[in-house]
Amino acid sequence: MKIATWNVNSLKVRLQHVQSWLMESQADVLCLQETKTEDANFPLAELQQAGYQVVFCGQKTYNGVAIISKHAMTDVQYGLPNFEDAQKRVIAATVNDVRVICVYIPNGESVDSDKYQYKLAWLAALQAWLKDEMQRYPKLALLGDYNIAPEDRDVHDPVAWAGKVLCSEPERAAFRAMQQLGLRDAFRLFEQPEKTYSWWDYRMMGFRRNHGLRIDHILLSAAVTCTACSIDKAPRKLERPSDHTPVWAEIA
DNA sequence: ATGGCTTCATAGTGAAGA
Repeated sequence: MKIATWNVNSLKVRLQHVQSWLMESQADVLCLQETKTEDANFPLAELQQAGYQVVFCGQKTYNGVAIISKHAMTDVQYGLPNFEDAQKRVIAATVNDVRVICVYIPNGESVDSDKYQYKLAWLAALQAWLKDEMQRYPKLALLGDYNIAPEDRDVHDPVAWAGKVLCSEPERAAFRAMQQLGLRDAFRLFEQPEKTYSWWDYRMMGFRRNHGLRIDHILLSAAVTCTACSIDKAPRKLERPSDHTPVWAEIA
């Protein structure tokens, strides 16, 4: 089963890119973040006509998550059960025997902002919930925009980014804490090209200069066998791209 | 240079993203 994650930065703007990528990649499951779409306006019919099932949870202007799947989805969960949050950042469903959790972890803005404190509190709640969820579902995949570059090798300029939001030690500690629950970074299970990123700044020709960060991830529990994981840069080269590009993994 | 670019929103000297 091929699973993937993509922060599309508005599903309305990127629907054609998503449909094309589903066709080309033949992904079974695609987790989306930043749909920026209220549920009433979600392009459900277009995706269903293409043969997919979809669950989604959105709001106007900001955030919003969805799971697109070739297979039936059950036990759909909306939001973190242990964290009151007006922001639509989590949706989970069981596909075959795998618990698929789609997350849009808060950005945090900067380490001295209130939004950073919200991010750390949010991560603590996610950690607590994951601990339960992993007991319930031995086969678990956590996919999404983590807004965390786990290590310096995931950052184009580690000196410039040192201590900054997305790279700060508390954020990286939260990422390691998820690994310590038994979740493995699928991307790092394989030999990968140097300087591979999943996001590039729209400004200053970030993509052309490969000024990027690897902040979109797929974490897998030990019971999930993974045979491949890669970041597909092709959609970032399209006209009017999202600033993120898809990350996918082949699992069994 | 607290910018740059893109989105949604509104008509803001905008907000938020990363």
